[in-house]
Amino acid sequence: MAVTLADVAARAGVSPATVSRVLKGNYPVAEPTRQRVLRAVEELDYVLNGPASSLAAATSDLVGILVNDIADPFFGILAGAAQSAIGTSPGAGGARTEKLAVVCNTGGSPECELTYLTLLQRQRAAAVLLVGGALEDPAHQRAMTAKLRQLADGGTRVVLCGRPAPSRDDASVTVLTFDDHGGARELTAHLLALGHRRIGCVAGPEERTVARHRLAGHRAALVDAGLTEGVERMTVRGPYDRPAGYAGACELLSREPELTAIVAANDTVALGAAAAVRDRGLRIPGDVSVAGFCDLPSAVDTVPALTTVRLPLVDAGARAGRLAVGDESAPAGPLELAAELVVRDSTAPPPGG
Amino acid sequence: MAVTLADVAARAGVSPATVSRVLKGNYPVAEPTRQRVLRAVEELDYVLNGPASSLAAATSDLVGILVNDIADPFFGILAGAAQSAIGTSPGAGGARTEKLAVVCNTGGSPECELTYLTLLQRQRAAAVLLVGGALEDPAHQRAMTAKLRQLADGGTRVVLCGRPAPSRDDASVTVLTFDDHGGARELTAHLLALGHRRIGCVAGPEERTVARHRLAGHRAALVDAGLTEGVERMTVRGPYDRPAGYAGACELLSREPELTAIVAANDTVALGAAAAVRDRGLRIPGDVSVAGFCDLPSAVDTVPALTTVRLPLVDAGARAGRLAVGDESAPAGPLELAAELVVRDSTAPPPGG
DNA sequence: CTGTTAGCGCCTTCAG
DNA sequence: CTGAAGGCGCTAACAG
Repeated sequence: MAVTLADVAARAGVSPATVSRVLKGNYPVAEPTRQRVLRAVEELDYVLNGPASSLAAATSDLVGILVNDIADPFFGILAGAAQSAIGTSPGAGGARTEKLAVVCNTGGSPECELTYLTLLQRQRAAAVLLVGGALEDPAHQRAMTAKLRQLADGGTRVVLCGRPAPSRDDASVTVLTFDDHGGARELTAHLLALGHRRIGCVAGPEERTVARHRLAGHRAALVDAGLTEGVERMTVRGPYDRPAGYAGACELLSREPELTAIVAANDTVALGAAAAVRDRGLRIPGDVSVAGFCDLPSAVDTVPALTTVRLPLVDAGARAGRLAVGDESAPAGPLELAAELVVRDSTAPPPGG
Repeated sequence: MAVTLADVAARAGVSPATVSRVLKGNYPVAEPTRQRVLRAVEELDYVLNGPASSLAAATSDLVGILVNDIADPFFGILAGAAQSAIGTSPGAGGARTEKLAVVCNTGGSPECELTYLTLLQRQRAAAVLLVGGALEDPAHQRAMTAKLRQLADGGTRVVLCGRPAPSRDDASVTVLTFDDHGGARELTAHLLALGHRRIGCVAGPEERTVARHRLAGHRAALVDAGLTEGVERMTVRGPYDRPAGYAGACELLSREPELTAIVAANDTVALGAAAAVRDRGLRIPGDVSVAGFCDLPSAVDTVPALTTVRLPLVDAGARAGRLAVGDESAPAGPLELAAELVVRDSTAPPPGG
């Protein structure tokens, strides 16, 4: 059924070893021989047997990219950038490496995350890229630490993007994070500067790193301004989706009708919150300011255009991809990418401010 | 370095074959033996060597999902649904199949598409799922037909979701499509029923199946209404993104200032078009109606909420996933999923209509 | 139910 | 620069 290396060798009148060498391209072969082999490959429609190759070489060209939610553009953009950085990788020696960059959707589930890592480990993946926040459950973190170490010991490169290492001082993984704390702090500071004093927060899931960092940044700004009263009351939690934003804003508005601003866990949540605000007959930003986080492409298209914090997603993804294939050498320590406040039309001074 | 099946066998005091059998679970093994083996696996932290396994068995558990743009929620939703349908697959005999469902981002590039297929073919993938429209270039279609046949001949299941088969009567691939034509036709009919007579269209890329079908549906509705004049002039083309919608709407509005409605290639394009309309000082839907296609989750959050055509993305993805792993038997012929008109607030009768 | 025996297709020293 | 040979780790018949 399948044509093998040996068939090609026979056809080209050379040994299997020679065919292997021209295919890999990492070993000198006389040009005429090369041509002959290539032609034979053409004629026979030969395709390398990956499993056999990986078995013999004890490595594979698979690179796994794990994301929490593939339907969320945040992850899509990051993963897309990483994937194309990996695909266009020039390779170590100039020879194009045909890496198979694939993305795996964990749905944010820890079990799923571990399962995918094991599957990737089975395949002897060349690298694994974990994108986005992690669950802060001790048991899971322990399991992750162990698994990542196993992976690293097995020779697969591990890079984390947008999440901290599950355990300190683990030199085997390279880490790339966003300054979620700083970004959130700056955003809330902006609102405070406009004159807001009652700022609600629709935060993300309690047990997730990213959500915690953003909320902490928000609160740090509040503390900076001496506002410590009612903070807990003006915070609600929920998943990173639109309904959470809607429900969260409703809850906040009923708990605290005097609210003049709402910061959301991300742009999508902000959209939901904005809808809730509008449905209560309040204007944005006239009555209530609303702000997001991430600066997804759609943020500029909301009405009014969303004030948010821009995260360098494309840059981060590309960089993570390059780190994964070794095109870029790992930094000494964790690398933190800056977040930038983007003020648009959804925030303004409070009514009567 | 790596612990192998033989190590586990030695530890458990059984033969390698037995270990293999308990791991695969598809062969009777005495319970006590089973336990012993499982314990040895635990103790040794053994993980199966995928390449070796695939080589020996001549199959792998890899399932590739190819998408045109991973940052586009249309593909994200579809891919996510497929992936979870594959992951939760109960397997043929009740034993859980640990399929590794991965998504590959082609960026819409034909070369990339072919490259990924070859890579997947190398891995002897169990199935390949092609999601979204295809390029209608004869050379590429020929290449795809050949490649897909190779894949199918090699034993990998091929399913197309949202795209027609590259060549007719190819029984080796199973096809699942959306009724883009019917949906577009219904949408334009809705606009016509409201009284619109000058309807612009910001269509998708000319050479893509989906774009062609939607445009054809739109025009069919126009013909139904006896409106054939100026159709070409009221059509512009562009990629499936927001800037294309913005630019397209600007162009249409300057070509034909009397336009009272715009239908877009998809929801994202519609967002851009809406922004352009607003930026010209026109109101939606008061002066110009705007409609999208797909009904992405965000469509309901635009202001005004977008009239669009709903495509059953989750259902389609899940079904495609099940077809890919063989949980659902392939239909006799191509399966076409219905599209449903969703009327919201972005369409209304034309001014003075 | 369990052990034995051959490969699966390729890569990689080692000679020539 | 090219060929020969051994083995990567696992599975799949066969026996028993």
